[in-house]
Amino acid sequence: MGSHYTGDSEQQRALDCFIKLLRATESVNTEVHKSVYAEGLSESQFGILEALLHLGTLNQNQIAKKLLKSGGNITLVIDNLVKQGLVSKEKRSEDRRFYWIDLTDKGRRLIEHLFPRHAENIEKRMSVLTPEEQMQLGELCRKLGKNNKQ
Amino acid sequence: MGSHYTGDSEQQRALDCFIKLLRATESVNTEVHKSVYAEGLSESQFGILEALLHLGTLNQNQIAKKLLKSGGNITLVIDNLVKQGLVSKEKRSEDRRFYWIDLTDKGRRLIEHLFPRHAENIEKRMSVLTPEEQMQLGELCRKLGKNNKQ
DNA sequence: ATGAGATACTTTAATATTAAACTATTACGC
DNA sequence: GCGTAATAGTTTAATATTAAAGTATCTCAT
Repeated sequence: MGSHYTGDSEQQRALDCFIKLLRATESVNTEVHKSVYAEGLSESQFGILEALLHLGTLNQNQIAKKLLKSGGNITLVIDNLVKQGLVSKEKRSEDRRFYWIDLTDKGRRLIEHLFPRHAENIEKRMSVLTPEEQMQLGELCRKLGKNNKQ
Repeated sequence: MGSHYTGDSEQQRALDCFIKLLRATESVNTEVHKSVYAEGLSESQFGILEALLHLGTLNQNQIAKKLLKSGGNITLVIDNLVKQGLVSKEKRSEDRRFYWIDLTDKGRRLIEHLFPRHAENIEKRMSVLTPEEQMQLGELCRKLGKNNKQ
């Protein structure tokens, strides 16, 4: 009876875990993107080029959903990529609400050069963990990301 | 012989794990801060108020190191907090290079009200994982954050 | 004491990010 | 067909973020 454990220790464990998750993610993410920054690309710009490389032509709405960003944000990042001549942006006759975004030759060369290095960086950085630990971490993140509560 | 496994599968596991880590962290972090946004505070502003609550008076350099942000960033966020009357910023006679930052009464009331709710949010959100899973995740993140390689 | 270098902070220019209000185009129920 | 909804994208205002260059102050070796 009466042993309803409103424990601070439960909360403390959650806070600990949360802060470690934030810090580790920030650290890994920053390091992994170093070769991207070195090419004068921002993380967002790289994300869009990568999506276009792997998925082909996309409209801005599709890109926004894929990268979990707002529409206004995509408008701006795309326009900066257009200025750098890395992507093209054009309306077609079908549905005049859409802009279709695609890699230019220059953009394709850049992302085809960068992506393999990026993947190697991730592999190298994640190899601090054993393969088993990586599987474990992936599974915990999958479960955490789903948010069954609420 | 020759079974040096340069496997794509190793890389694929690392990429999978990495992307799940990013997504889960982003999801948890955004949700957890909802009550902060609802009070009209940004995440950065909240972070500074929280540091001041738990550590007392700090100078901007200490805050920058604590939150892993650039000095220029702290200057701006602090100035916005000053405008809102939530923190004070003053030079003292000792070493005139430092600005000392502290909570105002208004700031203290706000963060003392907000922090417990924030901690509850984290506890609730993290409880998607069992206590054992939280310990595991914390440990994996600790290991990952250290970056033994390189 | 003084001058070189370290330390704390600011400013600027660029990019990112969102919410909210806006324009343009299409879809659809009647 | 027409008016209302929905959809795609833009713009604006606010905040965040960094690197790099700049200012002010202090430290310390000579």
